[in-house]
This record gives sequence, C-alpha cells and structure tokens, in this order.
Amino acid sequence: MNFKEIEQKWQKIWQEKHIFEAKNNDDKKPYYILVEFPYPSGAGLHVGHVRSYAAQDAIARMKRMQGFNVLYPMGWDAFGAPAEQYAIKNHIHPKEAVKENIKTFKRQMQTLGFSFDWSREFSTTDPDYYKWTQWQFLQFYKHNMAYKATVPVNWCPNCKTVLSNEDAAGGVCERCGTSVVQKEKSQWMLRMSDYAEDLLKGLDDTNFAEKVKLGQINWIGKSSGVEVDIQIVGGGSFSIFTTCIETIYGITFFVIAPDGKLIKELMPRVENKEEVQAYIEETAKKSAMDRTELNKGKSGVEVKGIKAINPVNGREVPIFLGDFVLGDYGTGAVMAVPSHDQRDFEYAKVHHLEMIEVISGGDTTTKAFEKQDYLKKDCTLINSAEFDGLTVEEAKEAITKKLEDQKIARRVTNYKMRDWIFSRQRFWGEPIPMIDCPKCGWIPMNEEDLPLLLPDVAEYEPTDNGESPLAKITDWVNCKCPKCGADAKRETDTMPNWAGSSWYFLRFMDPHNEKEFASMSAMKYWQKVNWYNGGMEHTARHLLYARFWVQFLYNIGLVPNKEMIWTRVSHGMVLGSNNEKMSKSKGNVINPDEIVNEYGADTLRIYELFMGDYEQDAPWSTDSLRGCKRFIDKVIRLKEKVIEQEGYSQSLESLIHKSIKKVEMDLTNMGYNTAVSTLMILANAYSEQKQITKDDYHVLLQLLNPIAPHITEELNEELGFLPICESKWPKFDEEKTIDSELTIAVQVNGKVRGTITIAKDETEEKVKEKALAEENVKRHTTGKEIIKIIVVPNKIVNIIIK
RNA sequence: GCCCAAGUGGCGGAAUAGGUAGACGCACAGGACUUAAAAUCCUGCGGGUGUUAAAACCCGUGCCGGUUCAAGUCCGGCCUUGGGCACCA
Repeated sequence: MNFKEIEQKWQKIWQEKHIFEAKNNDDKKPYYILVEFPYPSGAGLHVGHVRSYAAQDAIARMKRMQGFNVLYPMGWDAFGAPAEQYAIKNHIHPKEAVKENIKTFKRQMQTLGFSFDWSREFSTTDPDYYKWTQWQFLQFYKHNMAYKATVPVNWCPNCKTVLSNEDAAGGVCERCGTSVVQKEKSQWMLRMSDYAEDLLKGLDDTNFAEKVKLGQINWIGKSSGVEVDIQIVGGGSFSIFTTCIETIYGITFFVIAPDGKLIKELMPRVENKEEVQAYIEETAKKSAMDRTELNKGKSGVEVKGIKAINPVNGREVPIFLGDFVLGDYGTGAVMAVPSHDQRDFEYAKVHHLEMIEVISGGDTTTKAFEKQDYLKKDCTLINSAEFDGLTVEEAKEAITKKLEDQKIARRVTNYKMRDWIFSRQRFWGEPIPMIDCPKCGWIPMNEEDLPLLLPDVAEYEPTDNGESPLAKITDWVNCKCPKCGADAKRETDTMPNWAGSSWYFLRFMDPHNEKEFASMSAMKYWQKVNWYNGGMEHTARHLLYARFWVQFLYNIGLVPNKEMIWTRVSHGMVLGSNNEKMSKSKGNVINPDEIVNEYGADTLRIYELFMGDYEQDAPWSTDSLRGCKRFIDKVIRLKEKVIEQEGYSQSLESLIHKSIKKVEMDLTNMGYNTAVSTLMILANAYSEQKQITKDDYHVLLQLLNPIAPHITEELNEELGFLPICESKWPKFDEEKTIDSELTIAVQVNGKVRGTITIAKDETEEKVKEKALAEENVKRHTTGKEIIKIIVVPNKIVNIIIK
C-alpha cells in the first residue's frame, strides 16, 4: 500500500466534496472547535502544532459523525515583528514574506489531512479583516475606552527602536546587547482595568481548565485592603494602601514611590532636595527589569524635613523614598511595618530603622516572620492599644471599622492588571485609525473610510526618535481632518499583535461578511467556541485580551454572549529527543514534512496523540513513531482475515462495545493516548482470531478514523462501505460492555493471595465461600482466627485474620 | 519569594469513584520463518529470595509520618524537577 497516494487521494475527495465546510444555520446542532491560529513563521509548521491540530481534528471528526454541524476553522495571525525584520533586511513588503509563509503552512497542514474548513480561511493582515479590527478600535474610542497617555517604553539607543518587554529581558537589547533605557512616549491605551472585576466574574460562565482560570485570576491580581489617610507634620496629607491593617501599630516609617506624584508635591519642603532628586533620576533610568531583578538591595533615601503621623497612636515617623514602591499601584505610598513584612524588614535592615512587634503567637517573631504565615495561625495582637488580644482576623475588621468611623480610611480593592498599552512603534501592524488635527485634536477616522491600508512601500527602517516607520512615509501621514478639513496627520503607531487575535474566533463564524465584523444571527447560531485549544503561554494574556474585547463588544450590544469561549484547554509541548525544547541551535528539531514523507501523515498523527498525556510535555522518539507505523500495518493486515459476514463476532462483541465506549469517552476528555492504546488492544484481539466479520473490521476503522483518517477511509472503501466521513459514529450497547463473569482478587490482611472467578453481582455468601476455598488463601487462613471478611461487590475480597 | 503542575520499570506512559500497580507502545534478550536480511510470528522483560521447573514469599509508585480492612490515589510535613508571576504593599 502506498500511503502517499492514499493520503493525496482522500485529501482530494474531501476537498471536492466540501465535506468539512460548515454551513451557518444548519439544522444540526452546532459545535465550534478552535485551535489557536498560528503565526506563519519562516520556519514552517512545528511538530508541536501538529499535536494540537491532530487532537482537535480527532474531536472534530468524531463530532461530525455524531451528527453535529462542526466548525473547525483555520487562519493566520500574520502581523508581527519577524516579518517586519525580514522585510527591512530584504527590502520587500512584509506582505510578500507573509504570503510565502502562509503558502508553506497551508501546504503542510493539507498534507496532514486536517479537516479544517478552508472556505473560512483569512489572515489578520487581510484588509478585509483588519478593516474590522480598526472599526472595533473606533468603537473602543467612541465609548471612551481608548485614550492617549504618556507611558515609558523600553528603548534601545543603539538600534534606535522600541523594544517589547520580552526583547528587553534583563535590561539589555536582545539584538545588540546595549543597555535598554526608559523613554516616555504618548501611546494609545485601552481601559482594560475597568473590566478587572467583570473578567474575574466572567470565569464562572466558562468551563476553562482550572489551571487556565488560575492563570487569569493571577494576572488580574485582585487584592482587597484599606486605604488610610496619613497626616504630615506641619500640614498636608497622603494616602497609603495596605492589606495588613492589623499591623498598623507597628509602623516605624513610610515609603513612597520615587516615580509618583507625591514626592513632587512634597519637594518644596524637602531639606535634602539634591539627594532626593538624584535618587528620583537614578530610578527613572532603571528599566522595569532593573528595578526588580538587579536591584533587590532595597535602595532608597530619607525624605528629610518631613515626618508623618501614625493615625492610630500619633507617633511621628520618617518618610523614605524607595523604588520597591511603585508609583502606579495602590496610592504609590506604603506604611512600613518591618517586624511583619519582608520587604519592609529588608528595607529597615539596610537603612537601620526601628522595628516594633505587634503580633504574637505562631511564628511571628521578627526572625520568623519571613514565612509570613501568621495570618493562618491563631495569632493575637500586642502593642496595639485596645486591640490587644484580638486575633488577626478580628483586628482587621475592628481597626478598619474604627478608621472608617473616623473617616480617615476606606475599604479598597486593587488590581495588578493595568490598562492595555495599545500602541506599537512598528510598521507591520494594523494602523490605528486616528487623525491628529491641529485644531480639533485627536479625531477618529470616518468608519466608511476604513480600512486604513498600510502603504505599499519597501523601506521600513526605524526612525531615530522611536517613531513608527510609518512616520517617514509623509504621503501616508499627511491627510485632512475628517471634522474640519484642515491639514492633519495620521497616527503612525500600529496595533499590537494581540489585537487581531482578540476577535478572530468571531470572524470565523461569518468570515465573508462585508457589512459587519460578524452578523448577530451567525453568532447566535454558533453561540460560543465549544472547545478552544492553545499553548499554555497564551492562557494568560491572549485569553484575557480576547475576553476583554468580547466583553466590551457585548456591553455595546454587538455580540450575543459576554463570554464567547466555553472550554479552554492547553497542550504540552513536543520536546526534542533530548528532552529539551526544540531549537535550531540544539539541532533537535523534527520537521513534520520529513516524517510525513517517510512514514505518512496517519502515522505522525497517531504518534503525536499516543506519545503521552496531552497536557504534559513529551519528548520526541522516532522509535516510538515506528511503533505507530507498525500498528497501521497491523490494521492493514487484518483485512485478510475479513470474511463475508455481518454483525460482530461473538467472541469480540463485548470488547468492541467496550472499545467504542472507551474511545468516545477518551476523545471527549483529552485521553488521546489511551484512545490509541484501546484501539491497539482491539486490533491485537482481532489478530488473535482466525477470521473477523466485515462489521468487526468496519467498526475498528471507524473508531480509528478520527485519528488516522486516510488509511481508514481507504480500507473502508475496499470493503465497500460508505465513506467514513459521511457515516455515523458507531453506537455501543451499555449492556454488552458489562461482563457477566469477573475475576477478582482475594486479599488476606490486605495482601493479594489469589483470585477467584465470580458471576456478576454474585451473593456475598457465595463470594466468601469461593474466596475461602481458594488454595493459596486457604494456606494463609487455616489455623488462624478470621476476624472479618470484607466483600466489595464485583471488586475485591479482603479477609482479616489474627 | 509567591502561585501552579509533576515525580510510577531501561524509556514514553496506564491505573474512571481508595480496591490485583506497571495497560498500550518503545528498547532489549531468546526462539521460529529465511541462503541471508527486512518484515512477521512466539516467549520473556520492576528488584530480590526460592525452585530441576514451578509454586510460594519479601520489597517496590520521590522522602518521612498518618488515616483506612485496603493508599500511586486521601491527610500532614519535607525533597527534587518543570512552568508562570515577580518588590503589587
């Protein structure tokens, strides 16, 4: 059998018959299966892609046979830096490189026989698509969800370019190694932090895997605490935010952010202005990375001449500047209780500051606080005036209440999640459709003028001042104000890569719509993505952005559900055979083309699902892959045993029904590896038979089809059956999956001493009788006193002796 | 530092609700077929004691303890390895 011919033959048949094209508003029940659409890099398809596509394909094919109208689409997330870099180097338009890469990816996917609905294919870089991304940005703007703000960006003075946090890891430019500096830039922002609570609550309306939900929750970073007003000696005040109000009597100093507003306000009263100013400037130079990784030494200076008053006991304490306090979180100022907070403790040690213990019991002494577990224990307060003796939980409430009554504190919830910085100083992204008019200010483009196309030029060198390469294309930049008609300039920043992928799953529901990004009726038909699969690396940010985008669209009445994704799961990586991440430099990359060429698409698909737990990483093994090839060969050989007879062989019937049940369940629960092993067991049972019936063989082919679609269709056709892709999924009879006779273990004092064969649901008396009669059990029980016999029906017997 | 996940044979991994640990596959070894090789088929394959061969027995799911008639699975305390977040008050 020539697998190449077979694979091509069936791929062609599927295409010609439009088998996998989903129809909107079909009477069948809709089922939407989604895999993250890939970034079509120059490296081509990775075997890791194959694993998840094969997994989702198996579900898609089974669901179709089960009578669902399955939507399993594919497209391209093709904006991004690599294509731009490539274009700069080779002086071609990035869209040319992208076109080539998409061609390769698509060809590779097609040779693997995935049942994608290619009639719905699009790329985020298609003007027909990004027109709607731009349109949606305008809706954000019109609903006051988009605004301009000055934000520091990572800037490489050597490459003269803005870097992403990833490219600036460790505080140096990834490409040239130069130290990255912070540069202020005016950027478009989306008010995502307004949605923090909704994004948290919305998780209840999803069926995301628990670890995925946790990723979302951590990223949002909700923390509840108290904001307290602090008076400054000699007038003035500021606020601090704390989650440990019960330690307030232990304040020995305050720390404020060097990049915050407060220090600027205090500056006139500061005695050591020069020292303070120097520290502020020093901090400004440090990138985010420096502040966290390279500078854990708790730097800072005292703000001399200003003291603050602890509101609960009137103590006057000093104020310090410290860059561990962030200007844009909480109030940009904290109370410092070095005896019960690790950072405060470290800071106090460095700057030789006083410590007052206010919690006792458990491990709360100054040395032991580092475990920070006093909250869990039965600790009580000391040195806290009338609150002494209360537990931590009681004190939290009592102190908050008191300060609230005095109107100097409020209960506050803070989130780590910030607004979304939506500008990128890049060429290869969706242009932001905003116009800067000298008279009117920022004016949105008219919706009917969209899409705002990227210009067709071939030079994209970055500018010297961190502007997007678009800024140099004056023909493109210069325009008229849509409001007053005056000469104006376009926004030259583009949208981040995350934009196009935040709503693509909606477009798949109605990909050719010219009037709307997707019609309400199409979205109401499909409802939600039933099953979304992607990498763990995207479960935090991409998913959060996409959910935010959808919730916004829902709030303005453009999508039918607040959450448009029901189940989200993530797959493990395919590692190199040396158990390391595949990379060119390590020389452990497996090219799917070569595997398909040598072993066939079906073999690769079976292997990638069989290789291990789908959610765990698994190393590549060509030996194991060959084992899967042998399995296919075995299935092919079984055809010689087929006789002209209908129905299942009696000796196989029970196993067949069990196998249908098991495969169906495994494919529904991501148990792909055990689904394959179930089919191997079934095939092994067949090969022990002298002959098998046509139906025996047919059902094996049907069950294997979602995983290995080509060879099973071919063998099935030779048998004269309807194509499997147009057939019904086999049904199992629950009755027939139940054995009438069982072998169960007999234990003596918890140790297995033998097995007995019993009838299903045999009476306890009879089971006991059989158990005690078993030879080896007798050896262990004769002459001993039997205390009791535990019989777990149809499972096990345990005889307890003395 | 915090959060999450995972530790089971030579290897990848099974074990649905606490009930015969090691399914299935790989690798390896022995045998059959063959002039030979490949392919295929058969047998063995956690460690040990034991036996002509069996039988039988002991130990064994990262470590220490606990709950239970019974623990890979539940509880407490550790150790190690991955992954995510990271001075978020």
